[in-house]
Amino acid sequence: MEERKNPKHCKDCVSRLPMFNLLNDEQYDIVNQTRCKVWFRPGETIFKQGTAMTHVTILTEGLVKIYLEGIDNRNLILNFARPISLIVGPGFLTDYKHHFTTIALEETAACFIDVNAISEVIKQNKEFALEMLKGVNEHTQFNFKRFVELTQKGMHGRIAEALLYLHNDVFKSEKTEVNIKRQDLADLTAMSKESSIRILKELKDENIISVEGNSIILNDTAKLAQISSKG
Amino acid sequence: MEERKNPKHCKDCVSRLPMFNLLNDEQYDIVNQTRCKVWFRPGETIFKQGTAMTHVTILTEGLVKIYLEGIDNRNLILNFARPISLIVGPGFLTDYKHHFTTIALEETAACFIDVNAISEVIKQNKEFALEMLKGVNEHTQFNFKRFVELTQKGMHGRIAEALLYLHNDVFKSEKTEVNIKRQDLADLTAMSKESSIRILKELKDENIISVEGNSIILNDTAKLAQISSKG
DNA sequence: AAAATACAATGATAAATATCAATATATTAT
DNA sequence: ATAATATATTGATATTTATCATTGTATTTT
Repeated sequence: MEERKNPKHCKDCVSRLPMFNLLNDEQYDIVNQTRCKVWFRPGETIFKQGTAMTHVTILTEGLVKIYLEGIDNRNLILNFARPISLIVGPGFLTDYKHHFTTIALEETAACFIDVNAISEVIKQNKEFALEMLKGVNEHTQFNFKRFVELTQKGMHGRIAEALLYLHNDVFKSEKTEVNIKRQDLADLTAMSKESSIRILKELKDENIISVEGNSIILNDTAKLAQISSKG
Repeated sequence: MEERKNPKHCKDCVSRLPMFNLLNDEQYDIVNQTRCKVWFRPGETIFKQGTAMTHVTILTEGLVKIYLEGIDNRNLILNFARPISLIVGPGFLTDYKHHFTTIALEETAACFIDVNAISEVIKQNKEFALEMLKGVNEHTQFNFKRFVELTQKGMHGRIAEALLYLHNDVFKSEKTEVNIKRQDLADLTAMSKESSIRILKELKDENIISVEGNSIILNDTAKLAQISSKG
């Protein structure tokens, strides 16, 4: 694992979020005082739904899965997050509990900042407050889109959409290759694992994708987009 | 229709939200300058998804339906709102568009406040800003709950849950009576109209509910709660 | 009141999706 | 490497849910 130097101060951190540039020195100090950075191995839980939300999380390295723990041990994946992302759930300013679980899928680094420090900075800095609200609203837009997809599209459309999401927003490489476990694909598309496997097989049989282990290659993203919109 | 006097100033309005008590006189003036109050008849659209979000809406009288316009003319009802509610969609501070449609179900009054006035007040008043963010987070919690329900529960559970929601949060009377069109019940539970009718019939046959026209009487809320959790 | 329109209900059927069981394949730990 | 464990795949089947067509019942408009 690549060794990253833990910077003396948030102000100098190469992994800081654009919105943190809005802070002045004093506000940076408030944030910096309580911050701590932790590395997680793949599969490790960063925080779990139901526990107290004492910190907000900034993902600085790696890849995480964010999901709702639902009924009968079924999960619903809200999204995957890549650096650099601020992870603040809806427990902030309300019940101060985590409303979703976050686990690392790759070697992942996260910085934790005390929620009180964040509240204080929001109070001191109007622009930061607006950015915070803006971020939450962007998430809500994303969730609305998924709300419609998961309740109104058939399985083919949902899988196609999920593959494009993974390609465009999560793996983002020139190679049209995404990497996901079948159960995770099922939890992302609100279907059974077996169904997700079957849809993948159909897409493979039509040469729209190729499958090699956990790696899925999108051969025809245009066709996938079509399946997603019609399917 | 009952005549309501349009107060000279928001500050004196009997229908103002608790969070507006945080404002000082100057901030009240900012809000008051642009406000305008409009009455809507049942069925009228208050604002429509996709249009520019120039104002935030405060529901002061009546009942509204808030829904996502989805695929192939299918709708997904997010929630019903009763006075006094602040309606600010996720377009605020982002693309300034409406991301859902709101229509009146009863005679409804709404006050409109310019988004720029709200932004200004948020900047000037920390506590107001925090309340705003808190409100959005509460909505997100509600949406997460529904996300799981709609994707993980069967039709019986979803209908039972919807009836309890209508009773507890929307109609709130001592009488366990709720009033909803079958298509709306379907749009609220993400199923076809025919399926919603069939589930209602089953519940009626088991005497868990009684049906008289659009009026549904919940005879056994305990049983509904049980169906909702297990169903 | 009659006509027009919207909404509700029902049955028959088809389509979508989940479940269960079994086997295969990969991955990790010893 | 071998065993143990986790994940993937497949087939058969049952369940869930939607669609279509039709009829009934309200509600509104003329």
